[in-house]
Amino acid sequence: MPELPEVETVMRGLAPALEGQTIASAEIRRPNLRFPFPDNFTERLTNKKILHLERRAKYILAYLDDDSIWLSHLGMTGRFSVFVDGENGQNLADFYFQSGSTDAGNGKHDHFMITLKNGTKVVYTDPRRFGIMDLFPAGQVQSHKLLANIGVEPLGNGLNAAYLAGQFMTKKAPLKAALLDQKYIAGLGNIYVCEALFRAGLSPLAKASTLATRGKENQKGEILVRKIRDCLTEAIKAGGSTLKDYVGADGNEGSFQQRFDVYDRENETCKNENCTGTIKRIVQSGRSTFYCPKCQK
DNA sequence: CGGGACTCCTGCCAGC
DNA sequence: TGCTGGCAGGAGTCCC
Repeated sequence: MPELPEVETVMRGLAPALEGQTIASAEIRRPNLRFPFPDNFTERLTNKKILHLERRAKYILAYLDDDSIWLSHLGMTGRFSVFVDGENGQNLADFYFQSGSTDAGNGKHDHFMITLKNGTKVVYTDPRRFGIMDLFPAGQVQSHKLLANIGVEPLGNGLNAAYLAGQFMTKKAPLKAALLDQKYIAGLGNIYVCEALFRAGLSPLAKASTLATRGKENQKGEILVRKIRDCLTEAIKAGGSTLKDYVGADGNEGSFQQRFDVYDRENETCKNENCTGTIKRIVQSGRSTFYCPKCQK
């Protein structure tokens, strides 16, 4: 699921359940996800109060009252589910409806869970285990290995045409690859890069340096920045995008997937008015790119 | 050094 | 049906 809008949605769902609450106990069901869980992870979480949650790039950061940060990354298939007060699962934090408190945390891929002092359980489920958890001093948030080289937030002031021009000045890689690279812009993933490029009318195959027009007005950069922001903002408003492996309808699932212009629309007609093109799927650095060859130049 | 291929892992689906 | 290959929202690491 998780690109920026999905992680943002998860974080916003988790925040009201977690903030201000104290962790009574934590449990891991296996030694690792993508990396080993940190040493003494569960012990170090126990009795800590969660002060507030933040999203940075695709990471969720939980600030604890001992000046440490509990970091989570959902990888490809990670999700959090919140089970309030031992009763039926309340779908506060993801798009996946779970009911029946007896099953909370007992699924095949439920690898980690915490129980709060108020009885709420939060379960982390991740079939492919590409997710990440870490726990480190808050003072290291800038220097942390996973966070140190991350680029600007696309919804913040840091992203603008001049920034892109500067970063991509000498880049020969395709625009698609550059936009996916988290060291330039933090939080874009395969879906939203495809969608933003379509809206901007830019080819994913163009060299990234296309956006580095020196001396002239950076029209392409301006448009792309605006379209990136539009896509992300709309997707967050829609609760993100929910693809496969989503069960049931309870009102909290994301719906932005219904508005994809190009993603997963191979061989379908271009949605641009006045364009008779057909959406094409190509592979760039091992990942699918969907675009309209006719109106993306 | 930049850029791309490879890698981790499980599940699902199309095609035979 | 059952098997096989390809593909999936990420991103660190390795190799040229």
